[in-house]
Amino acid sequence: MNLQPARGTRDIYGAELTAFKQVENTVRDFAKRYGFGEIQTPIFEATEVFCRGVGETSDIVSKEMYTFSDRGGESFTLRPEGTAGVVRAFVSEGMAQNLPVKLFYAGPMFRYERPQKGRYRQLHQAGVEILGAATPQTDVEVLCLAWDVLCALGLGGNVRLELNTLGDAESRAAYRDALVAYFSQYREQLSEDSRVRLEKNPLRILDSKDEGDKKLIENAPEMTAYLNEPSKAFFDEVKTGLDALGIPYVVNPRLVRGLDYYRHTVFEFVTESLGAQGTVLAGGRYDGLVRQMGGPETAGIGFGAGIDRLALLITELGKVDPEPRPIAVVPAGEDAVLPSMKAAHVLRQNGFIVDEAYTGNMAKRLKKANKINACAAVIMGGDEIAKGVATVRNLDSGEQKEVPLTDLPAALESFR
RNA sequence: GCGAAAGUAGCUCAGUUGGAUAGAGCGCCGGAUUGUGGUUCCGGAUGUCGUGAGUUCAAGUCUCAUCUUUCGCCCCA
Repeated sequence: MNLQPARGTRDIYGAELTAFKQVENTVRDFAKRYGFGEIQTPIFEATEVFCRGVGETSDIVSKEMYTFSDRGGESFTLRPEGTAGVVRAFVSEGMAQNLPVKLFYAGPMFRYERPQKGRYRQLHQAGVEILGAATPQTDVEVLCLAWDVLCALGLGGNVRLELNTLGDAESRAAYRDALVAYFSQYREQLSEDSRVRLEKNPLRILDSKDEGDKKLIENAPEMTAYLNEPSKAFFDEVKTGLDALGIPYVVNPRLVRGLDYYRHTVFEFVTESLGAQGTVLAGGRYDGLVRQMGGPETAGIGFGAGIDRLALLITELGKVDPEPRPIAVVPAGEDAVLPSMKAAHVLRQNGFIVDEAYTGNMAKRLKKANKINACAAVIMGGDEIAKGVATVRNLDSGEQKEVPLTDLPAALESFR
C-alpha cells in the first residue's frame, strides 16, 4: 500500500496547523467585524456550476478541474474556487430578498495542477463576497477588510496591493477588441503561449513574462483609454476611498485576472517572499455573474485569500502566535493519582489548559511538563493530600508554594 | 501540460574511483535521580538507502522506469 498522501495534498498538523488556523481565524474574525455571516457550501457541485461560474476559457475550467461521475451518471466537480458555489447558494436559497448579502467562507478547494511550494492540488482559501451592492464603497470596504487582515497577521510591510480596473462590460469588450486588433498585427512575433491567449483571453497577454511579448506590450493600448465615463468615475471613487482610509496601493494597468467573471475593480496582494506563488489574496468585482448563473441581475465583489500561502508567509517571517501554555498536573505516587485527576478536572472546569504525563516518577513527569512547555506544575503527593493542599511550582522560575486545594484556581490565575 | 534538480534515521545532512556490520548532529528512549524539570554525564534504538527492474563477484553509489518533492514556465490563492 502506498502510504504517501496523494500528489499535491498533505497532512496539516502541529506548528503548521497553528499557523493555518491563525490565518483562517483572523479572516473570520475580521469578516465578522465587517458584518459578514459565514456560509459553508458543499465541497462538490454539479460541474455546470463551475463551468458557467468560472468561465469556460479559464485554465481552471479547461484543464484543472477534478470532475467525476457519480453512480447515477451525473457529472460533479470538486470546487476549484469559492465564489461560484457561494453565488449558486445565493440564487438557490433566494437570498436576493434581502440585499446586500455579505458572506464569508473558508475551506478546501481542488485544482489539478503541478504542485510547487505554496501551490497544491488541495488548497485552502478563506474569502468574502458582497452581493447586491454596486457602489464603489463596497470595493473599498472589501479592500479595507483585506488590508486589516494582512496587517493583523503582521504582513503590512510584506505585501503590496496592486489595483486595476477592467471597466464595465462595454469598456471591457471595447478594450478587448482593441487588444486583439493590436496584437494580431504582431501575431508572428508573439510567443506561442500568447498566440493561444490571443484566441482565448487576450487580456492575459498583458502579464506575459516572455521578453519578446514584453516589448510588444509596452506599446499596447492601455485600458484607461477605453474606459467609458461611468467606469472611470467608479474607479476614481475606489481610489479616493482607499486614499481616505490610508490604504497603500499601486495601480498596475497590466493586472488582469484569470477568471472570466471580473468587471471593474480587480486587485492582488502580492509578496516577494514566496517565489513564483506571490499572490496571497486577490479578487475583484463580478457584476453580471449572478445573472449568468441564472439569478437576478446582482452586483458582486469579493476576495479569496490563500490560507496555505499566508500560513507559509507568517511562518517564514516569524509572525505565528505562540500556543497558550498548559499547566501540568504531577501526582507523586499511586495514591495521588485520583486526587490529582480531581484537581485537574476542577481547573479545566475553570477554563485552564491542563495536561499531564501518565507514567513515570516525578522527575520524568516534570521533564514531560517541560516538553509540553507547561508554565506551572501542580504537584500532589502524600504530604499534600494529608494537608489538603497542592504544591504549585512555577516552571520558569522554580519557585513553589503550597496552596489549599479550594484556592487552587485563584492561585493559578497568573498562569492562565 | 513543458523544462530542470533532488529523495539516505522522526528532522537537518555526510557517505570517496562501485567494496565487507550505512554514519553524524539534533530529537527520541533508558540510567545517574523511588518527591522536583530545564544544565550535565553515561548507555540504547534508530533505516523496506522513495519504489521496481537491470548491469556487476559486489549497488546508498552505475543504467532504465516509476512515485514524490523542489525550482522555472504555464496558471492561480
